[in-house]
Amino acid sequence: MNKTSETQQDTKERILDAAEYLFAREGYRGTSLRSITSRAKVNLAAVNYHFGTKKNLVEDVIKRRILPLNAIRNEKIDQVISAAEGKGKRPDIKAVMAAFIEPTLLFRESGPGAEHFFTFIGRSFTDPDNTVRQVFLKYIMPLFNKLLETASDALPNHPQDILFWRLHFTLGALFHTLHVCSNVKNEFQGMTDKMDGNKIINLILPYVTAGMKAK
Amino acid sequence: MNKTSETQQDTKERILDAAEYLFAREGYRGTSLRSITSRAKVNLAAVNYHFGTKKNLVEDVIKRRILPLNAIRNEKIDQVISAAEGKGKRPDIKAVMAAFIEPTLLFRESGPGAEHFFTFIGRSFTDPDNTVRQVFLKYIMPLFNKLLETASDALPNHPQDILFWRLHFTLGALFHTLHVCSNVKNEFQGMTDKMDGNKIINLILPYVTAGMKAK
DNA sequence: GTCTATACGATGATAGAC
DNA sequence: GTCTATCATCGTATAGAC
Repeated sequence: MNKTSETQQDTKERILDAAEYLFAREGYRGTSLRSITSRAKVNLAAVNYHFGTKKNLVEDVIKRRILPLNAIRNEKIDQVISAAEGKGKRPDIKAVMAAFIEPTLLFRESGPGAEHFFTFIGRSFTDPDNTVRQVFLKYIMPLFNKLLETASDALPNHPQDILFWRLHFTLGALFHTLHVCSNVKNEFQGMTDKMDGNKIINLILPYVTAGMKAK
Repeated sequence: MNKTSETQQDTKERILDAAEYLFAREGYRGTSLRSITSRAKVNLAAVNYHFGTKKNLVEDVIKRRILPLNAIRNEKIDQVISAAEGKGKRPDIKAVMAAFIEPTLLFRESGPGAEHFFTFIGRSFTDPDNTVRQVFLKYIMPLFNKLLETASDALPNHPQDILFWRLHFTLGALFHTLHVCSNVKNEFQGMTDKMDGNKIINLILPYVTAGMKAK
């Protein structure tokens, strides 16, 4: 790899890192391209060169994390389905939920910047700007539908439209947690400073599993 | 009431209505005072006269709805506690959850503009601007603590720090729902156009009750 | 191909004249 | 209270240096 492409890679990554951090901290609209390039120590026009528009930039910020994460979550769900088929039984609903929630919460600690990504993603559903929500939905919808199908298979006596909503409640609880762990801890007494992924998994998994199964 | 005070009252209410609508639609930071006064058809300086600052304005927007709502929710919780005491039993956890959730979801349909308020509130926890979250926390914290105490009384075998988190998951599910019902319905297949309060109550209550009770 | 310097049109904040 | 002139900053675009 020559000097030029190293520099290029570095520039593009630095822009993505800075954008991710600032989108998490200030929101999509609240972040100017100038603040991004200033933080990344690159020229303003580099954004236009590498990404074209702000919308393309935020899509690449989201894609960079969510594509590998979705690959893991998909694989886990497939494992749960296969394991059940192997035993000739229905998938276990707790395992189905875990296949979605565990990779999400562990990915959060997978490297520098990943935490910022989840602060950002935890707000995506409620972002005042349609851009963020639409990009995020584009990448989460196939997974949501697969999850709904598998949950429906695990709980055959529950109507799918009820499971649809319960899966939404689960998303809400998870996203709220993702966001709140990073940002509201000082404002709530009783919220400890360091909530590691496994601790949160052990807290949320019984809750959402019981919720999905409720009569 | 003379003409002057009527007009004044009208001006103040119109500003609150416009601010509520725009905060819901565009977010706190994304809403300029100009867009508020323009929508309310009042002069820009009227905001300064009636509210002083943008922060005071948003606090009044929140107070106008949340004070009567909290009064109802508090009353309902007290009723659940009294009813249990009268029978010499512990409060029923489903009734405790209902005391919080039912007034919230029904209030959403209580009048014009209330829906906008909940779109706004559904984003309050994740708003990039601390102002909104802090004002909201100021009015929700006492209720949250009372709810935690009552839930802890209803489920004496569950450690309170676990119930603390489960209550957070419940908040997350509820806020997500409040927001999503108004805004994401067209982007999710399977989400019907009109979700009335009672329908959502019947969907969410079994879910969160089972989640709170989970072993 | 990569990156920089600079400019454009639009929008909103600010403050002073009336 | 209202209007307006001025200024800052936004996303985007382009010409040219290396």
